[in-house]
Amino acid sequence: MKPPNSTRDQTRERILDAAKRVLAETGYASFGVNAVAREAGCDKVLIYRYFGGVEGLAEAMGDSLSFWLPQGSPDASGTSYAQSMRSVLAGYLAALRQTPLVKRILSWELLETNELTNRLGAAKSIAIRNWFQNLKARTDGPPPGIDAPAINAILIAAAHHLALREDNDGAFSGLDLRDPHTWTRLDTAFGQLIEAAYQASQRNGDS
Amino acid sequence: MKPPNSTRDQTRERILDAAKRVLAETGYASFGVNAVAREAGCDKVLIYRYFGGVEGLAEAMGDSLSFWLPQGSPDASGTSYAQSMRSVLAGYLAALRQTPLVKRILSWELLETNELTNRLGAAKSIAIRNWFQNLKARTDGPPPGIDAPAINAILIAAAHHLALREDNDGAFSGLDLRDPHTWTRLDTAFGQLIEAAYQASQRNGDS
DNA sequence: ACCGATAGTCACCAGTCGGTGACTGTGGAG
DNA sequence: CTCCACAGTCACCGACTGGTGACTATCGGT
Repeated sequence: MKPPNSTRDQTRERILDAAKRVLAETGYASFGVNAVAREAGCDKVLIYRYFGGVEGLAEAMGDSLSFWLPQGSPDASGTSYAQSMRSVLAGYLAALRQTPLVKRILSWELLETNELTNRLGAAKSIAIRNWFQNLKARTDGPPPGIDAPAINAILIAAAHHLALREDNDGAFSGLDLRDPHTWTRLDTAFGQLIEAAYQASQRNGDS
Repeated sequence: MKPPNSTRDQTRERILDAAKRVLAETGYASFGVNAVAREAGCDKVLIYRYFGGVEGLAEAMGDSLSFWLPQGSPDASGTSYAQSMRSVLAGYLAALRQTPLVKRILSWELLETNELTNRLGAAKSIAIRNWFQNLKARTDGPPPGIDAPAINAILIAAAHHLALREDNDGAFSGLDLRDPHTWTRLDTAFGQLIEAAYQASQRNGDS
């Protein structure tokens, strides 16, 4: 009946879930063979046997993280690039804020560069790229004469940083990131920035 | 001749310098009593004696960090709020990029909240506040009808995140942050965002 | 029934961490 | 000279880390 590797796959999955749990809840600092094995309730030698160590575990986590962010892409067909970008960024920020595992990985790769962060960061990069490329394909593209990649990078960087700062003391640049009202303010501010930047280019035309 | 605490102050300063060096170069992960003592070339027990531990060391670092960022405030008197904010943010980003210690502290407090990050973060907050308040005092203030704190928080957050990402693999949102040309693109993009946002409010007036 | 492969556990290793007590050496005050 | 306060060193402790080898137990194939 059962394939001979049933229990193996079971404990593999248990270790994988425990790894995500440890990274999301406890943090990257205590992310290691001992902590994951403790959380999974098994011996750490199984991590070496099944994943070849902690970097293999990270690689397996990245493989199972294609469905990282909830796929709540709003329908952006027919709207302008600015409106599409606005809704996409708002959705991305909301999804990011409620996904602690992704936030942990974002912050982790922010200040350490090793085999683990490289593997996780690559998987996360693909997920983010998919998120934004889905929406870019539905519009006519950015208006000409403006450096859309640079502007979008700034906006995405801001979203990342604000989402990461929410988990800490919550105070940033005089704003209280733990107050829900602050996030509505930030949402409208993001929208104003996007529309102002992209509509201004339409009006001015640039040289 | 020499005051009796001359050697004491000397080694105190040596430990303090070593602490900054360890944090800036090696990173927060290896920031501890052993690493600092090793870098300073003295015994770690002196850190306990002179600073009362590593949190006292962090407090002393914060005290000596009032001059963190280079004070290169450009003259912004007479210009518009948008132009002033543009030059201030550009200067802030440039200063941040070439100050690895501040970047380390920024990233550190981004994902750990403990006594050390609280002390260092408080000192850093004051430095940043001074940086921006200097410039705000020289203009007529933001145009009405626009949420300047939210927009500025977004811009500052983006500057932080991009400066932090530069030290890692350098790839962010399709941009190569290790290419100097990318940063000129980002500078102009920042400027376009700022001027578009604040000039649009002047034109539209808002409700 | 036997035997080998495999899952899983236990004990141990070396290294590092933060932290503490005991020690040596030196220089100044009486 | 004596004595004490002080800078600085050394050795140790317990706890934790990543990593490995030896062990038991269970299950499938012959």
